[in-house]
Amino acid sequence: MSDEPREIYFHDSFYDDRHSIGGGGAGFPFSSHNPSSLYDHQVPLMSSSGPGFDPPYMSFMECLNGSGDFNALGRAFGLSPPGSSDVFSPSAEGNVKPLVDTGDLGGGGGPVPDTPNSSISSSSSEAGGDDEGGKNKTEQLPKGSEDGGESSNKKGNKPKKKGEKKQREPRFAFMTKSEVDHLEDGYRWRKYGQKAVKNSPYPRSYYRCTTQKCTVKKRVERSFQDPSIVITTYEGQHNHQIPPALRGNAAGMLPPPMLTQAQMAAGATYQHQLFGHQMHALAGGGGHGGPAGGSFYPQAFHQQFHHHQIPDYGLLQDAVPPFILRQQP
DNA sequence: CGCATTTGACCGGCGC
DNA sequence: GCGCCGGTCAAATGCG
Repeated sequence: MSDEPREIYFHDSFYDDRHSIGGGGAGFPFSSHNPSSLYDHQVPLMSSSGPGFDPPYMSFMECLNGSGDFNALGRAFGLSPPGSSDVFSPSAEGNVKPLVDTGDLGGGGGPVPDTPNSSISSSSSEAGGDDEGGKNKTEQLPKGSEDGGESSNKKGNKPKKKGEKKQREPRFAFMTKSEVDHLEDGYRWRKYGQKAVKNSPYPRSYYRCTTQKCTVKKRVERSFQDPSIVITTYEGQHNHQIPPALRGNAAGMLPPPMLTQAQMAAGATYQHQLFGHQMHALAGGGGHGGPAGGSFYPQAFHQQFHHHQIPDYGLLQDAVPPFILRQQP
């Protein structure tokens, strides 16, 4: 896009998402590839005391419950009002910056100290429909299949194009200090692409949930400003539970499947509060109303932060709240 | 043998 | 209208 390096910005805001977000969700616990190591260092993201947190790890839901009212939180972010969601204003802490506008996520505009690189969310195409629909180019040239009919498939396939742009699923990003790029979150992912990121020496990897019919995707990249930080962006909602095989690990910490948007919003807040400087996640909008049965996707993360502190990064993205894992030693 | 990753190319949107 | 860039596909390859 543009030329200048922008930090993370999201261009889409939450509103888009609202429609899609549903209510329930599967959670995303995180662990890293090496469970042991990660867990060891899991960090207490919460240094603070938030409205109710004491335990070091908890599920998003629990957090919510503990605090009791997400609405409040949501409001803090300005999320609640369905109609209005636009941006969130950071709540009090101020640590997080509104992603939306700014660009500042990271650092603020100009100065962006921190993450200029990542443009996590791109504005472009995006998901287009994410998933298959999006582009579907299906076979590209090799096949040469072009033939007439196909051509439509290649590009024409996409339903959108005309009136509507691609609708994008709610996205949520967060930064994690970790040695591993791909944090284990309990779900199985298949890498389907990797691209060099402009202004960053580190590539961005694209993953898709391997569960059938689940269209959740995630992008993982490192901040070039601080290589120890991994920026993970989730897009979409899981419509299934975490695979049993993985449950042993991460699943233990799985959060209950349903979250409301409000909760999600709250989650963001929590994270915000909890992590304070260490992590920032921005959520966007949260959808408001989605089908109840749907699941939102969760985010969790964990990281090895032992020593470092994350600078004030702002994170971006629209939508979903993060989960904090609960883990027991 | 099956599955996941790698990698090059294409598509489509956006900015200029 | 052109070029840039993000995102995705799919064949090839590697690994368990």
